[in-house]
Amino acid sequence: MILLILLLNKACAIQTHTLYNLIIKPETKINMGNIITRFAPSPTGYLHIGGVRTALFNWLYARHNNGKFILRIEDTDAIRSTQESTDAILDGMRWLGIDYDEGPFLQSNRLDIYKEYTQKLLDSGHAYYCDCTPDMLEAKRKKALEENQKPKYDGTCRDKGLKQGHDMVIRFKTPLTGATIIHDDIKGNVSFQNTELDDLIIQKSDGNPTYNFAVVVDDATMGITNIIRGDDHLNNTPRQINIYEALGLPVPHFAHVPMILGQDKTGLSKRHGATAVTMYKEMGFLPQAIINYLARLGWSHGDQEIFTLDELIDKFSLKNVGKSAGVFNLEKLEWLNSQHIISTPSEIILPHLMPFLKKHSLPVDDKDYITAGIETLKKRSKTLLEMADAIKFYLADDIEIDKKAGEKFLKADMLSYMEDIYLRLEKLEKYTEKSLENIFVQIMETHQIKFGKIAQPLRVALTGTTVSPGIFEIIIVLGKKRVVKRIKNAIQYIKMIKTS
RNA sequence: GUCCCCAUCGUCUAGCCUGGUCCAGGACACCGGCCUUUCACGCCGGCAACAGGGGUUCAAAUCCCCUUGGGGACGCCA
Repeated sequence: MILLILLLNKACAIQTHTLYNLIIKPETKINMGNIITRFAPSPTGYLHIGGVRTALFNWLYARHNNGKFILRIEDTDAIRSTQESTDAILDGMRWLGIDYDEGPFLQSNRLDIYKEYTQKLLDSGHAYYCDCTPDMLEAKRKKALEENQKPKYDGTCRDKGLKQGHDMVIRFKTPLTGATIIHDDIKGNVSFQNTELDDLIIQKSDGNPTYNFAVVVDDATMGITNIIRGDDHLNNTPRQINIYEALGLPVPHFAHVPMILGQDKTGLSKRHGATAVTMYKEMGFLPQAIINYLARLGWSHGDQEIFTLDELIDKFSLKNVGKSAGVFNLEKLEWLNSQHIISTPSEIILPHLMPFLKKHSLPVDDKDYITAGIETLKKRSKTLLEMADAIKFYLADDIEIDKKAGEKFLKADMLSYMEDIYLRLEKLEKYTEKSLENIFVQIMETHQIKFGKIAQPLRVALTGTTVSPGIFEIIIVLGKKRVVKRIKNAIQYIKMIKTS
């Protein structure tokens, strides 16, 4: 029965690569372990960095155990859920490379299933109709808080035996006695007295299920074996376990990961700066750096800091997830990003850098040339944004000489050296590292100067600024044509300054 | 307020389960130095923590209790 529902749901879900997986990669299915995890965001905003970590842990756990990872969109809040948010979540996950084996399933497509399970609870006496109005409830809640009590539903309708009617909700009959114990893979055993709980609403007056009920039905019918989520859900868990038990469904494993905090140690929010993944993309972070950072925030593997995706999959374990919340630290993310930029082949960085170049309206046609430029900038860029800025001098047709740099280094006394460099380079037929080296040795000997004397002026001539990759690196990458042209321009520049 | 969770350098963490090898290790940041054609990268060194108090024990960062501090939950949001 459950299987049938699952299949029906699959069929109507907007999903193509479930089929793809079944057809193209059947061996993967056969070899799969029995672990099934899921990420279940609600589409009420952008993809939050905290959500990404939850998704990542679920994904890593599934991949590590050769299991399945499912994406489910929890859109039972008809008012706040939007298609744009769903798209943002999907885009974000695609960019990060967190792929899913099934889904995205939409809860809004599964209303019949929730109805069916609600009826089961009604039939077995585990649920009842309630006509208490939101206003009434709100007043009681307020009063309880004022009296320093825990606001709980008082069970007004629990034994009224109300029949179905308009504007009614359905509540779950929480056991009045006993305790519910969570066996959490991260927190250990956590016990709640059932008297602390109350009769929660499982179906809203608009007919939609509430979160605590829908998750249980979904996780059970989708066969989720391990629920890994933020520990802000720990308090919900005993309610959910009670529902599993009332329904006679097997209770899955739970693992509640600590939350991510801002600098001020309160929950990470917009106040702390960027929380949407897209913002990190725009700031020039590589997805693998974000994944590395998020994985290491709360999880560790000895002293290792830098991980590739494969290493993460190989080494990830719930056992090494810490219990305490962590503060988000942009500096460390930046450092990790710089490390990943260094270790990622330039050809792979190129497509990530492209949007930034286009934004600067730089010519992007000569891919090989840009890639060579990237190679020289990798060690010097913490972000792609910085790299895009630093790479300008390679790509711009006419470089602009920074005023201060020009005044300091392109002075009259440089003229003879520059002219000499110009003449020698122009004649140079074999434009190689070796031959260039020879030329500069000759120049230094002829003029009896040290390389330091001409290095900065040359740098300014070639890049317009005092900061750049190594002189020889840029001379090689720029190529003879550009180098000669820029030196010629610098000579003009010096002459102009001289006469004015 | 009630309930639940948590507690090692400023931050992320190792160590804690299975007490001694820890006057606590690594990383980011910061501060020196080296390398050097600039800036970086890299390398070397430095600063810096077991929240407090009680136990248990020959011995506690590690086990127990209390206090304090922080976080979370208490919605017809998820």
